[in-house]
Formats: sequence, C-alpha cells, structure tokens
Amino acid sequence: MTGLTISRLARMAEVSIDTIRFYEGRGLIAPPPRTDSNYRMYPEGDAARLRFIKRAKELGFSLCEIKDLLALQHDSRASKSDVKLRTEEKARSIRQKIRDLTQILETLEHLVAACDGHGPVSECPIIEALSFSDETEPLHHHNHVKGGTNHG
Amino acid sequence: MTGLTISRLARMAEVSIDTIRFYEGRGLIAPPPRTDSNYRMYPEGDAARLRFIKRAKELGFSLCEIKDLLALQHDSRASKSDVKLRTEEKARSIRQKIRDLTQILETLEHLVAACDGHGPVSECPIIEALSFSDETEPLHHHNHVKGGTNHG
DNA sequence: GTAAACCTTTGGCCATAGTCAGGAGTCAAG
DNA sequence: CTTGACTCCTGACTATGGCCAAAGGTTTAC
Repeated sequence: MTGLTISRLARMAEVSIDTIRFYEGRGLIAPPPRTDSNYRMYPEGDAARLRFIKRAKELGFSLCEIKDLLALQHDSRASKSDVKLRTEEKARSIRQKIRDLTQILETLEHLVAACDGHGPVSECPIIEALSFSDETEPLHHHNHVKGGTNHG
Repeated sequence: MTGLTISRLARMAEVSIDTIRFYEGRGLIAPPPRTDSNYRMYPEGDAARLRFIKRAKELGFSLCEIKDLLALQHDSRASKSDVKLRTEEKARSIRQKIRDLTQILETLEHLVAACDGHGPVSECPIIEALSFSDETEPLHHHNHVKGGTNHG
C-alpha cells in the first residue's frame, strides 16, 4: 500500500498537519483512504494540491475561493475562461483595496502635514481633525472611505 | 441629573448600543456614572469621543491604537509629536500594505495575460502557475528551503 | 395599571485560518 | 516490554469588532 502519511505530506507541502486536517474539514482536499488502523494515507497528488492552495492563498484568494478554483480544475465542463474570470475578479478586488488604502493614506498624510509636531497635544490638528470630522469643518480634505475595507 | 442615555448617545454618535458597551469594556470609553436604577448616564463629550473613534477606525487605526491615541489626548506629558509619530507609523504600515497588494496584483495580472481564456481548464496556465509555484516568485523575499527535505 | 420602550447583565455567535492541548490508539526499534 | 514517534478525534483558543438573545428591572405614555 503506497501513499503518504499525514506528516510526510505535511513536510512535502510545507504546511502543518493540523492545516491538512483543517482543509479536509473545509472540503479543500478529499478525505483520503485510511489504513486498517485508521491512519490517513494520501495519494502523492495531494502534495501538489496543497501547494496549489498555499500559492493561491499567497495571492489573496480565500480558502472558499480556492475551493471553487479546485472544483473547476476537475470539472470537465469548466473552461479556462472560468478560471480567468475568477482571477480577473480577484485582481479587481485587490485593485479596489489598493484604492481604498490609498485614500486613507492620503488623509493620513494630510494630517501629518498639518501638524508641526511641537507643543502640547491639546492643540494637535490630528486629534482635532479626528474629533470633529463629520460636523465641523475639518482642516483637511474630506475624503473618507466607507464600509467593508478590510485592512488587517 | 443631566446626561445621555446609552441609546441617545448611540444615535448621536451613529454607533450601536452594543458598540458603546463594547468600547467601555475595551477601555475606549470611561465607565459613565449610573442612575439609581443602574442606567448609564453619559456626559455629552462622549459623543465627540465616539465620533473620534469612528473616524480613526475609518482611517485604519485599530481599537487598540485608538485607545493609545485617546490616552495621549489626556496625558499632559504627551506632545503633538507623539500623535504625529503614531500617525506617521500608521501611514508607513499602510504604504507597506499597498506595496504588498501591488505585488500580488502584478502576479495576478501576469497570470491573466498568460491565459487566452479558451479551451479546457486542463491546459490553463493560471492553474499550472499556481500548481508549480517555482515559476513566479512574489512577496516572500526570504527563500524557503524547497529542495532540502530535512529528513533522510 | 398596563404595555411599550428602554435599560441591565451574561453569555453565545459571525467570519477567517488555523494552532494547541489532551487522551487514547498504533507502529517501529531496541 | 518499553519507549518514542506517529496518528486519531474533539474541543478549546487565538485575534478583530462587534451582533444578538435571553431574562429580568425601569421608565414613560396612554
């Protein structure tokens, strides 16, 4: 009986054992056959699959999206355009995230520029700008980003 | 006895009641005095404080960082340069985040460009690139050890 | 006087992507 | 036989920023 134990697979794919079991629970890799003693024995191909997941994750795909991508890969009806579409969509969403962050950055830079860095905090324009941003006239441009920007 | 009930404060600051109590637990808002019946009665100033928090959050500060900023605001030893420094640091970290995302975006764009969008998924260059991640190398400047399986 | 609207607390839950701990069974070597 | 490495499963915990429900006490309006 050939196959990889979970720890060998983990080493090959450079992920942790826990991660592999976690992915199985999430449906990203199929539950492998078991030995008589109930040990998972993985086909070698699962190493590539795990590397795929790892790589896609680095590129900003969520596990959910990766699952879809993987399903596509084994769907005979799927075409390259499906994959391409998803990739383009991801690129779009990353572009948007960059735009949001750029907005925030600009505001922050205005704030920094407005502050001379001397004197007591009680007169700090940064604090002031943050305190009265919606009602009174702020010192800086009113460019604020609403909703769903996830920086973290 | 004047003051704002929690729901009035929530309406004024445009946050939820739960959020206010949550912030109290996190130390962003001081525990207000209570009525005889144990109701929170907020000073009006807390509305500004909540708007400050809201605004800072929109600018990418975490609750933890905001807490520090607020503490600074009431620390007589603190100076504008403290606030400025923190703002600059936040700006730097956002700049870095933008750089990271830009890297990812470029890789994604290469991938999209390499794919004509026609034919079966089995020949998709995007899938292939993700599967054999040695081709394109983004983001991680410290090379992880690929060749050496550190177990004989 | 009663019902609606408000307030209190405690605690659980959402998503993301895992990590870690514990107790028990299994396997190879000495 | 024993030791150590490996595996199993379940469940709890991490961090972030809250949302929601339950069950009860209070205030207000009619």
